[in-house]
Amino acid sequence: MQPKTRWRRRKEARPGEIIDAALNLFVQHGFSATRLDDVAAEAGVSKGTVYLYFDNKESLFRAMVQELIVPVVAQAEEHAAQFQGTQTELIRMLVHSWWDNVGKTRLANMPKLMVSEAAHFPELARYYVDNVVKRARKLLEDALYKGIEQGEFESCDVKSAARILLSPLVFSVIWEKSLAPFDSDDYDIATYIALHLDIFFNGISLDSGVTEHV
Amino acid sequence: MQPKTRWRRRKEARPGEIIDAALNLFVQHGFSATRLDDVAAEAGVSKGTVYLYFDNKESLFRAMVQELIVPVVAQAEEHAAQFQGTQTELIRMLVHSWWDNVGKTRLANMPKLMVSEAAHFPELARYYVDNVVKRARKLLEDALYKGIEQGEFESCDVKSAARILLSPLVFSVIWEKSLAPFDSDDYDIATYIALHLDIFFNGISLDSGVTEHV
DNA sequence: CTAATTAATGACTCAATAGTCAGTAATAAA
DNA sequence: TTTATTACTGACTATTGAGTCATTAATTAG
Repeated sequence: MQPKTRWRRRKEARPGEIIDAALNLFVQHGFSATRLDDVAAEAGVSKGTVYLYFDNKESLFRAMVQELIVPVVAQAEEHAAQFQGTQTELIRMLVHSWWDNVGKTRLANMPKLMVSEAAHFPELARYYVDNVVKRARKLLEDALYKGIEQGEFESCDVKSAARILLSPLVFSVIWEKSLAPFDSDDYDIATYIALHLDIFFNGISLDSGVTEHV
Repeated sequence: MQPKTRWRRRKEARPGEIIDAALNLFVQHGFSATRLDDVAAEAGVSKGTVYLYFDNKESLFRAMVQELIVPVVAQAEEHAAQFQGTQTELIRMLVHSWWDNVGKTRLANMPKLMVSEAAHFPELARYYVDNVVKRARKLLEDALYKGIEQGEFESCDVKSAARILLSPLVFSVIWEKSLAPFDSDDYDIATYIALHLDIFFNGISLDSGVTEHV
């Protein structure tokens, strides 16, 4: 069962394994507090090997972000494009699938990590905003526009409304991964999200009178 | 005009000046990326002087947090206690005064800083949650309870509702201090807050039907 | 089986910075 | 004016961790 060799040559598998190790440690300790020696150890290689596949610590960080999040956004866009139903139902579907694919997984750590590190990695921050945030917002904005056209929602400032819809979701994962462990009052996130959606849809339903902010 | 002396003895003023310098640099670069030499320089003293008044870098960080935020929370509590008017008006007042005293000032940097550093400073995180977050939530929860009793709002899960009310506000300052500089779509925060309050109050008004989450 | 290639290693260098402390100069006391 | 006190300095130490590279060993080619 013991391998005869001290190590194997596994050119194909290494980058993925290193990225995976990096994700675990970067989300746990942040960028600067993560030692590359530890990333290497977690990936089962030496530090030299990390430098064989990535130029430096920052480039590993970037690779990790790109690798992990873009597929999720793309999948959400496909789901939305194929969706049959009212815009209210579409938004509920997007929120719940975001929760299943991001909120409940280790990807839930990304928003806090990006917020914390944005100032140190401007190029990466721009990439994240363009490829994740803007695309996510656009899905919601499009649904809100259509919903207004189709008479599901009161006319209102759609760009603000999309942010209002998104904020409590993103904030909840940031909170969970930062201060929640120190908060003795716990709460049920499923109830929180359900109530948020109910208040929001009630708030923008046609009889609501939120027209002053068009 | 030139002072004859190379430096002055100013035992009373130093700690405050050092805390002030620390705030400017910690919020700009984060905790670990801030050099104590730079804090000292910004405060107009040498590094040795910083260690005369604070045990170490962490203790300076804690002093800064305590010094700056607790007074703001205490003031909000007083305002709320003295308030005459409906609970809807009270909540609107609290939100707007939070915006004036936190959102528009350099204190707006605190949420992002705490979220980023919480994992490295568990004791400080607990202090912040207990002395800032819980007290802020309590103000809103109390207003919502009273509003329900007095028939202003539909009965609902008050703890979740208070978080839903707070999230978009806190998130907006975190966003502004992190990724917003990389986001070309800008938006007007005043419009966003006004719309949030309108949607929220419409959403929980008596005719809304959000009763299922009691 | 032997030689050539290259994936992988880990001891090393180098830079950055938290924290120390012996010495200095401003102030107060005698 | 002289002496005692102490706020303040800044050069120093100790540590940490990013990035390098000469060497080693797994694999492939001949």
